[in-house]
Amino acid sequence: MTDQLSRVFAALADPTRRDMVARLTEADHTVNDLAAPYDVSLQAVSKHLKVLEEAGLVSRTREAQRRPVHLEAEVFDLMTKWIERYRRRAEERFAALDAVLAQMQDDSPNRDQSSTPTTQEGTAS
Amino acid sequence: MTDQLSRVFAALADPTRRDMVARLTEADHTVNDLAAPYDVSLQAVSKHLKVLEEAGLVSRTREAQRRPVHLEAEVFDLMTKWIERYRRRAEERFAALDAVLAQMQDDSPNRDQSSTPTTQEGTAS
DNA sequence: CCATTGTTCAACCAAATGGTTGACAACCGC
DNA sequence: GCGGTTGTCAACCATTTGGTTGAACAATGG
Repeated sequence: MTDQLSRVFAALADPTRRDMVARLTEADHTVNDLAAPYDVSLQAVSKHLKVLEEAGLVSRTREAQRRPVHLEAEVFDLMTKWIERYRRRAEERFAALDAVLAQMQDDSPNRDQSSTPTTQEGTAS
Repeated sequence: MTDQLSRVFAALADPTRRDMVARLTEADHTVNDLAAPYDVSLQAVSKHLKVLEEAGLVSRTREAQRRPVHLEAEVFDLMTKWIERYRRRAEERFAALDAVLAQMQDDSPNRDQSSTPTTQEGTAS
């Protein structure tokens, strides 16, 4: 799980972290600030932030003793690109399937649903 | 990690599983078929499929001895909705920040970047 | 300069994850 | 029915994850 896309997905797989990200879309927050709503130790929140930071989802600067956490929203694009790419391919395929089904109604009642397992590639991540 | 959104994100946090999903956008595949490109046991692939299935990303039917795996692309929407929702909020906020900065140039050189930590909601997952 | 505030580091623990091997269930073809 | 295919289940193992507590570190404000 070493590439960034994996880290981003993994980071958002946790509800607490997702909630933190959600709150950070409204405003930057300090760690204490962020930790307040959750029933876990401050240290646990600190760990969550580390995960988010390593995924590139947040950055931290320094401001007096505080360590304001800032959302880096561009990383969302990484996911969106991946998702949209494959969603589109899936949709195209369904469209093609619909076309085939439509043609099967026109043609003679042929029956061969061997699902054409010819595809063999591996482009992802 | 009990809600579906968490399960979907977690499922896609693994590059092998992401690759499987990618290939399934082109066509349905049997388990053996899916396992072929990877250097892991068939059982490991079976486990990955279980994860994808529990996330609602794939479904399996039965066809003789084979167990064709089919992508359920609608689940992508779950993620897209979440991502777009918060991306939009983040963008609005940056727009607002830009406006503030623009006004600060017009006004007297006021300095108060207290990051307004008033937000306190918890809408996520 | 030192007490306070804010945050992280270290060590530890239980549970989950991703992998293995071995057994076996279901089904087709013969 | 027997043997080959196809896939899952079970038990096991190492690593990671998410949490804990206690101590340490970093800057600020008196």
